[in-house]
Amino acid sequence: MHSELNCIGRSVLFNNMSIAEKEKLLTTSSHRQYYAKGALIRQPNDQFNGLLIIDQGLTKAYQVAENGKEKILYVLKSGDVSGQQYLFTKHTNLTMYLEALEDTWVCSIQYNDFQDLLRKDPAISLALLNNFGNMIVGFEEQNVRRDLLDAEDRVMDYFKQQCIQNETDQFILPLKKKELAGYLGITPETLSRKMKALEDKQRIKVDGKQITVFVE
DNA sequence: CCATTAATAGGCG
DNA sequence: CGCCTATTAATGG
Repeated sequence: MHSELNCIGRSVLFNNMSIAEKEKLLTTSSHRQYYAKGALIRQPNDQFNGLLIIDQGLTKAYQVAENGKEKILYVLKSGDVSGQQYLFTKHTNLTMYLEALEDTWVCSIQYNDFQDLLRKDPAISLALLNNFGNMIVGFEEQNVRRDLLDAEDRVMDYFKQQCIQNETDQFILPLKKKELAGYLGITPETLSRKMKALEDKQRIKVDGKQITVFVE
């Protein structure tokens, strides 16, 4: 099922590399670390500062404020990469957590190795740039959603986005509704009501955590 | 089972 | 719409 080449090949960062190049990566990366659902994959001051690839599973990235509240930054799925931020900053004490939403396997690459790779391989640098670009676009979309749309449109927009990502008209909510509400910048109560409203309008169908979106 | 947490419902500013 | 509170549902040990 899992080959080590597969593991890093799954990521958009590396899927254009030659076999030989991937094999070079393999010598310096750790493979298929297992994390049970609910386990913390990364936490502040854990000394893991490498690049991380979700091989299989689902992960939430969040930060914790002084008042103890969690803010979801994004959800990482199979093939997604995390930790590039640290390429550009020495602030290793960003209070970010990565937590497995389901049983998850991750691969990682130490930074020194990755930086070596960047110097040697322009294609990787380009892929990294694109990856950053996509992340920025994602954050922008999220900001627009939060600042310009009302609550109901925010919810609907998020659902549509999920469908586009999954390339189907239905998906499973990766987060608790409480968490999703925080992510969208609304209260859980409002989310609950808006989802019901959207269901009444026949724009979505809700079955537990499974959401079906009806396209116009 | 029970206890805790999550989700929904209703009221109010 | 958010905040507060009450009730119900879901979760996990």
